[in-house]
Amino acid sequence: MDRALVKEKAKQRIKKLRAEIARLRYAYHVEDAPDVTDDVYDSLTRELRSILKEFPEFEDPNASENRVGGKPLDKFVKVHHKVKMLSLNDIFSESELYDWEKRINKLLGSQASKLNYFCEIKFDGLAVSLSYKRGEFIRGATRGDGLVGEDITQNLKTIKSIPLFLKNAPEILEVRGEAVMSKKKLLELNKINERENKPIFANTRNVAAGSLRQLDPKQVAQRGLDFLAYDIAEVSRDAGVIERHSTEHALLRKLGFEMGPKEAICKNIEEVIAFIREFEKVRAHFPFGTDGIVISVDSLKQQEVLGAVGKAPRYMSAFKYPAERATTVVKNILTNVGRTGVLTPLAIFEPTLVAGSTVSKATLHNFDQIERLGLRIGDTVVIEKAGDVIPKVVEVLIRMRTGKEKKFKMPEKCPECGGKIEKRKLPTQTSVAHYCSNPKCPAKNERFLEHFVSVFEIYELGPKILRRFKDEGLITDAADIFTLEKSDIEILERFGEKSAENIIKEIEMKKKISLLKFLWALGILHVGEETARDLAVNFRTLENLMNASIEEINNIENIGPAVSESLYNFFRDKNNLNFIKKLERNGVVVEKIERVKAGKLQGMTFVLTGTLQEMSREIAKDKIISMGGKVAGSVSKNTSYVVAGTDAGSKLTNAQKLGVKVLSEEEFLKLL
DNA sequence: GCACCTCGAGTTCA
DNA sequence: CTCGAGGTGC
Repeated sequence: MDRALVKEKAKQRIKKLRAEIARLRYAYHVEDAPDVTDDVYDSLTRELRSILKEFPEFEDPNASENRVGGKPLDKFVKVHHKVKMLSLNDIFSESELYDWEKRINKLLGSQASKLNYFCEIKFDGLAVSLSYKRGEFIRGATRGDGLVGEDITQNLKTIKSIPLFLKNAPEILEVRGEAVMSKKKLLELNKINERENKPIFANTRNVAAGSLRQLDPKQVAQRGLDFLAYDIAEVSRDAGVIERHSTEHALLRKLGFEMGPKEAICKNIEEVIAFIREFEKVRAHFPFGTDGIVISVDSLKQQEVLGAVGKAPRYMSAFKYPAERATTVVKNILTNVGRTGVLTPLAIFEPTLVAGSTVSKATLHNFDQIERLGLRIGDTVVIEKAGDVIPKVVEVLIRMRTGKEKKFKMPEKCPECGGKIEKRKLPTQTSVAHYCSNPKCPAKNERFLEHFVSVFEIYELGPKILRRFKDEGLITDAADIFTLEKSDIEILERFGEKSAENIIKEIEMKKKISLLKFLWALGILHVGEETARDLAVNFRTLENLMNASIEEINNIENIGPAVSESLYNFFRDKNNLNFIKKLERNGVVVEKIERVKAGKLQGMTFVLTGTLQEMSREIAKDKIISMGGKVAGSVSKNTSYVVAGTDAGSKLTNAQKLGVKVLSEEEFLKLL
């Protein structure tokens, strides 16, 4: 047969196979879709590959058969983002927009005259980061906490709008964007799920996020997600000079990424507002879910000048359209008791659908909040979901009142134990919150138990099981957990030998605990994870901390009078000391923070001030501690050295006043 | 003494 | 996510 004819036939067949494979992968939700079995899928790809071997000229790196290779994974691998994935500050009104502009102008000073804004649509999906090397898609990751995400490369490869190979791409490229599902796809998916009695998804974001966290890429492929690029996090020089965010957009588009269809450069806030209002008109009919407009300072140089505060950049904000709201009736207001004894009022609603899920209660935070809202039981209220998740009472519709509404009275006694209610937690100060003052309050103790096991990471013991053990008399306090025996548990109804064994094994494994977690688990007033870390790092052993004076504790950075007093008092309370002793007796081992043998800085206390050139203050602190020294927040006569970087402040003056030795950064580095 | 940020604690639904 | 409150720097 004529070679050209064979080739033409192969081409046709390849086309057909690719279409079929794509159909299986992406269109399983179409009415008459056949059952997608691995057999069918594998035989199609096998045939395709064998033809391609013969006619390699038809290879197409972006074709459907190259989009799934991955087997289901056991778990995702962590990925450190080279460039932090930021979150944005929200703006809800025009006046907040002007405030933002004012702040930017102030920070930019004379440079502010050439200020342009870039507006683009904010899609509601899952933020992901894609890494390309010489044009090849090598890795994709979720945002995670911004610093560390999860490697979901296999799943992202199944998304058609993510190019696997880029033409004329720079050496290195990291693209940020949103993985999304179209509203239409969601409808189709829900139709099928409804028929098959599977769960209905509330919104496109949930499906996009949920799908990508699936361990099996084949499942992901069937969901038909899309990717919309919006930013370049890193690009090698060979891409040319990029000075503006709008140029990044142009480059991404040129490289073949799918992008949001509406964007604009605005010369001032008025133009930004016009853009926002313009899009608001078409938002509801838009194919993808959106929750606002991202506005950034276009010039990358100006972006750098503006920098970031905390987790959010100052040069970029998200204008959020008002969240979907609903009205409902407050049937009752209950009062919860937390582990600290704080009473939190909880509004119980007539169950109502808001933004895709049925809401039946919302926290009211405290009693001042109820006053502010003017809320009474029986009132009709407007609710929304903050961040589309947490229900919140926005306002009371006074005009809906019938006169039968009842004012909510703060309970005078703890609803759980009848204990006395106080408006203070320390003898010296009053607070907005109300507290149950009974140290033996069962609700308090139960919440504490839950907190304790969760910090100890004893996952087998959930709230229900803890409660059961308590009711059965197996435990009276948290320390009793560590002396439980298999025989205690397996005789209980609905517990078997196996589950009893699992629980005991888990507890045994968690008896060794770091000082940080131990301190956190104790539930000391004002001591959470971060403060516990500061304490652990500075004192290294439980004993050191227990013997420390108020001043010694107070001297630690980020710890002030309230926290040091609370700690000092905690370790002087007989009950607390007995509890710690009991824990140790029952086998809990608190691991010391390793003392580095060098210990060159043993017994020395440093105070850092100003900006260091060689390393951040955070790193310098770690170094000092790893060498046996301490780092304090303020200068006192106990301070060995004050390390002064550039622009040192009052701490330096203080050091001179107290005659404490001051080190330049250079001298400090020599010490190490 | 105030503005700012960070932390702690309690929280919803699927 | 929200609120209150503590810590820090000016």
